[in-house]
Amino acid sequence: MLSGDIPPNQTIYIKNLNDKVKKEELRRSLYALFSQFGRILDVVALKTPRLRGQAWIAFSEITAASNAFRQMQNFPFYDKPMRIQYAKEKSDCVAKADGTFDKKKKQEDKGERKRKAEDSKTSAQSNGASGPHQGGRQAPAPGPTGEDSGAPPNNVLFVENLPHETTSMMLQILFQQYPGFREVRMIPAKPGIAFVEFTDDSQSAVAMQALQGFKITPQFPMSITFAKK
DNA sequence: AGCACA
Repeated sequence: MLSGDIPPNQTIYIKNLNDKVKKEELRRSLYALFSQFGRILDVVALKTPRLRGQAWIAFSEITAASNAFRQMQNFPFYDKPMRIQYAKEKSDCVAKADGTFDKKKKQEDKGERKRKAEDSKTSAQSNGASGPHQGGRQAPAPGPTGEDSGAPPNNVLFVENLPHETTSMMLQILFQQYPGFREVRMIPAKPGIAFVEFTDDSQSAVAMQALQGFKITPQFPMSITFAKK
């Protein structure tokens, strides 16, 4: 492979990330974008001088990691193409799952690192106990007819039940994966909702279908309908 | 460019 000789790993390493994005937003956006490939065990992103602009995403399956590796290579993310490789080491979260986690060894490694000031900002996330879980697309319960409620097709989608910290960039990253994407509009005075415009109604319908119930955070499955005219 | 998880 052209990947630089790093063997496949269930964790991918991403570099060339836009380091102006705040850590929490970055983690959420990565989570949102990558959970389409499989279950994500953890997203690690630090803002220390050595580690800014990089992130690790640990999947529960290697196949998920390799699909993500191939499909998202050079994906434009906050205006910069992502550079994806496999991680060199096994993530702690998978070692813990393995039972191969060796705390001692970690301590030694730490000791050898330069005693430099590490960032003391919020390193934990506001989600659950240990990293994001169960996000991504959940099978939307289809209605009895398999159709969505009420509103007639429209090239504009109405998205609700979003976590308040959702940004239009996060939604753009999600929706621009689908053909015909035009723009996201949010209203600052009305957090939790957004309008997403596509070129035509069939394209908006595809995106709606694909992202219905998508969770940017575990507590908030997004609900998508056609916007009223 | 840069491979961590405290």
